[in-house]
Amino acid sequence: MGRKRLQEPADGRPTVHTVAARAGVSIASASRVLNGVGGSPETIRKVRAAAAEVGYVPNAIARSLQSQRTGLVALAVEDIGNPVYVAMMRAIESVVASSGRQLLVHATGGRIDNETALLRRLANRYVDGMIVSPIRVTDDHLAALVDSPVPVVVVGQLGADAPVDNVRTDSRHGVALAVDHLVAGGRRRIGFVNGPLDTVPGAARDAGFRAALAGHNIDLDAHLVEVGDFQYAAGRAATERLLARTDPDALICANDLIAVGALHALLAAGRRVPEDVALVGMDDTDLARMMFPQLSSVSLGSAERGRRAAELLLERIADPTLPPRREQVPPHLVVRASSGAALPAPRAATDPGAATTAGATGSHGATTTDPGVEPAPSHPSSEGATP
Amino acid sequence: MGRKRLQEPADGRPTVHTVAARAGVSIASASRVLNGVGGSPETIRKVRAAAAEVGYVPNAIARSLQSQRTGLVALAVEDIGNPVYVAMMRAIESVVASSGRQLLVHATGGRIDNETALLRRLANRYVDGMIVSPIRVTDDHLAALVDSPVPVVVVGQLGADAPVDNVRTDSRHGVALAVDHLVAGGRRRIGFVNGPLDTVPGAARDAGFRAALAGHNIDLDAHLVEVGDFQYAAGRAATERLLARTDPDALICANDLIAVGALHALLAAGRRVPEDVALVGMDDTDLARMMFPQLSSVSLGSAERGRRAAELLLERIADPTLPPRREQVPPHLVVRASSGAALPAPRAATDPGAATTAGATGSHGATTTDPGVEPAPSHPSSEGATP
DNA sequence: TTGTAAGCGTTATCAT
DNA sequence: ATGATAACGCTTACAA
Repeated sequence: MGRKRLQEPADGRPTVHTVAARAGVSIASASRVLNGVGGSPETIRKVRAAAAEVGYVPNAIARSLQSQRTGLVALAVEDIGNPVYVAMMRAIESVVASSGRQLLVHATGGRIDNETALLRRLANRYVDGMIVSPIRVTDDHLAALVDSPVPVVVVGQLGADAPVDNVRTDSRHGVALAVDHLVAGGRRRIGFVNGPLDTVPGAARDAGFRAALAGHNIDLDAHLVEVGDFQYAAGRAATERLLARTDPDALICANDLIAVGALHALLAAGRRVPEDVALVGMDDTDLARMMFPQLSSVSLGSAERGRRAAELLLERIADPTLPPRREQVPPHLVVRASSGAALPAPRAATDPGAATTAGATGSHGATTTDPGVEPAPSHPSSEGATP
Repeated sequence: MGRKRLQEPADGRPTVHTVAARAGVSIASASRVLNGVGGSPETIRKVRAAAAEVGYVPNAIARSLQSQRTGLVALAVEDIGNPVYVAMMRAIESVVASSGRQLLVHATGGRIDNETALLRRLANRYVDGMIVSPIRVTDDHLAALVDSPVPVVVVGQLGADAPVDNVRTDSRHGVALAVDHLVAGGRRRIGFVNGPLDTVPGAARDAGFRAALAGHNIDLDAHLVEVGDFQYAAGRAATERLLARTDPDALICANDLIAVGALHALLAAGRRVPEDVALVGMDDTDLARMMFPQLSSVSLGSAERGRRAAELLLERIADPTLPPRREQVPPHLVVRASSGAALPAPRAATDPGAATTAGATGSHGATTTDPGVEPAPSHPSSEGATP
C-alpha cells in the first residue's frame, strides 16, 4: 500500500486537486479550465478564483510526463567564452524561439565525461532535442549520441557512417583559403598556430595547412608550426615560442581567440601587423573586428551552421523517422587590415578603420574584402550590462 | 476509463515494464536493480541483461516527478556575448557542479517578456533553482521572482524590500573609483559613455559619475556624457558622437564592451591612448587584457558575485525556509596601460605589455595596479574551437 | 528478497 | 459540461 494522496503536497504548494477542491469541482474540470478548454462560465469563474486564491502554479514536470515534451532545447558547446559559439547560439536561439521553445546552453569545458554526462541526463527527456558541438569524439560519446532518446544534431565533423544528423564545414579548405591569400600577397614564411591535434578541428586544420603549402610548392618548416589550446592565452604563449626561434612573415591561427593572442605577442615583440607579419584568424567572430588592426579571418559559417542545425533538429522532432542527414556549409575568407597590405609595402595603414583592397583571390575562391569601416557588429537581440 | 497500459510505449522506447517483463520479474524488482538498491544476485543478473538487451534508458522526467528534483540549475542573463557573464557563469558552474548538479544558461536578450516567460517555465519545476541577473526589473518580473516555485537568487540590484536572495555590488562606488583615479592622474575633462538610463546598472552608474565629479568639485559638462546600449558597436558610435562635439582627456565606459568600442573610436580619430585620452572600462573582463593598450577597468567582482549567488542558491535549495539574504561584493579598480600614464607625459609606453605604475589611489580606495605582462587570462576549464 | 499497488501532478478518455 | 479514473514512467511503502 502506498501513501494516501495528499491534497496539499508536502512542500505545501497547491496542485489541481487543491484548486478543484476549493472550487468545488472535479480535477478534470479544474484541469480543463486551467487549460482553457471547455467549462461553463460558472465553472470557469470558480476555478479561476480558486487558482488565484491559492496561487496555483502548474507543475511542468508532471505536464511533461503526460505530454511527452518539455518545450526545451539544449545546446552543448565547449566554451561559451569563445565568441564563435555565441554567434552559433544566437542563430540557433532565433530558430528555436520561432517554434515556441526555449534554448538552454551548457558549457562542457571540453571535459568529455562532462559532455557525455550531460547528454545522458538532459537527453533523457528533460529536453525535446539537443544540438552538440563536440571537439573531441570518443566511442562512448558517439554511443551516447546515437542512442539518445531525444533527437540530437551534431555541429562539426563526425564519422561518415554515424547515423546522426550533422552540419559541418570544411575547415581544411578554410585553411587553404588563408594560405592562398597570404601567398598571393607575397608571403612565403607562413606560420601556423593551431589547437590540440587530438581534437577534430585541430587535426583537420593541421592537415589543411600542410596540404595547402604543398599545393604552392612551399616546404613546411617545422619551426613555423606551434600548438596550444584554442584560447587567447595559449595563442599568445605559442606565438611567443614561435617568434623566439624563427621569423615568419605571416601567421595563420586556428581560431580568432588564438589570433588575438598572436597579435598581442607580435606587437609586444615589436613586429608590425601587417607590414612585418600578416595575420589571419579563423571563425570570423566579432573579436576580429574589435582588434587593431582588424583581423582577417576565415569564416566557417558558424551562424549558418547553427541555423541549419536548429532547423534539422526541429524537423526531426516533428518527424523522428527521417533518415540521418548531413549538410555542409562552405568556408570563406574575410580580408581585413591585418593581412591587407602586400609584403613589400613599407608603411601601410594601421588605422583600425582603414579599408584594405588586398583581397587577392586564391585558387580556392571564396574571398571577401571587408570594408574596414563597416558599422561594426550589432546584436539587436542583446544588451549585456552588469546589474 | 483511460487507455490500457502499454508495455511498449507508443514511441517504442523501453520502460521499466519492458525490462521487468523481459527479465521475468516485477517492475519493483527491476527498478530496485536499476537503482542499485537490493536484489538477489540472480535477479540483478537478469534485470541487467534485459535492460541491456532492450537498450533501456530511464525517463528522467518521470523520475523527477517522483523525486521532486531534476539535478538542474539555470542561469538567466541578458547576453552571453558579454564576457562578464561568461566569467560569472564559470564561477557559478564550478559551485553548482560540486553539488552534483548541472548548469544551464539562457540568454534573454534583454527582452523582459522573454525573461519572465523563462522564469515561469523553468521555475515550474524543470530546474531545482535559478540564478537571474536582470538589467531591467518590472513589477511583473518581480512578481515572477517572488512567487517562483523553486528557489531564485538575483545577481544585481533589487528593491530593498524584495524578499529574494540577492547578491549585488556597488557600481556607483565603482564609477567613483575610476573618477578618483583619473583626477589623481591630472585629468579634468572626463567623459562618460553609459548604457541605457532605464536599466538598473545604467542608472546607478550615471548617478555614481555625477556624484563623484561633484565630490571633486568638477562641473559636469553635458557634452561629455553619452548613452548607447551596453554593446561594442554602441560604445563606438557613442564615442564618435562625443568626440565630434568635445574634447575629453579621459573616458569612463559603463562596461568593457563599450570601452573597446571607445578605444576603436579614439584610435580611428587619431587620439593616443592614454597620452591624449585615458580610458577606463568596467567589469574587468578578459577583453580588457586583450586590448592594446590593455584597458584599466573597474572590477565589479562578477565571478565572486556568481560564486556567492550559487552558494546562496544551494543553501536555499537545501533549506527553503531560510530568510531572504542580501550580500554585497565591493568593486575595485584595476589600473593598466590605458590610463596608466599621467596627462602631461608626452610619450608613454604603448607597448601592450608595458606595466604601469600610475596606480594613484583615490579617496575611495580599492585600487590595484595590474602588472602589464601578466600571464594573460587562462581558463583551465575550457577549450573552445570550431569543430 | 520479492511483488503489489499507491502515489508524484498532470492530461485525456469515457460515460454520464 | 462534468466527474471518475486511467495513464504518462518511475520510486517506494508495505505485505508476503
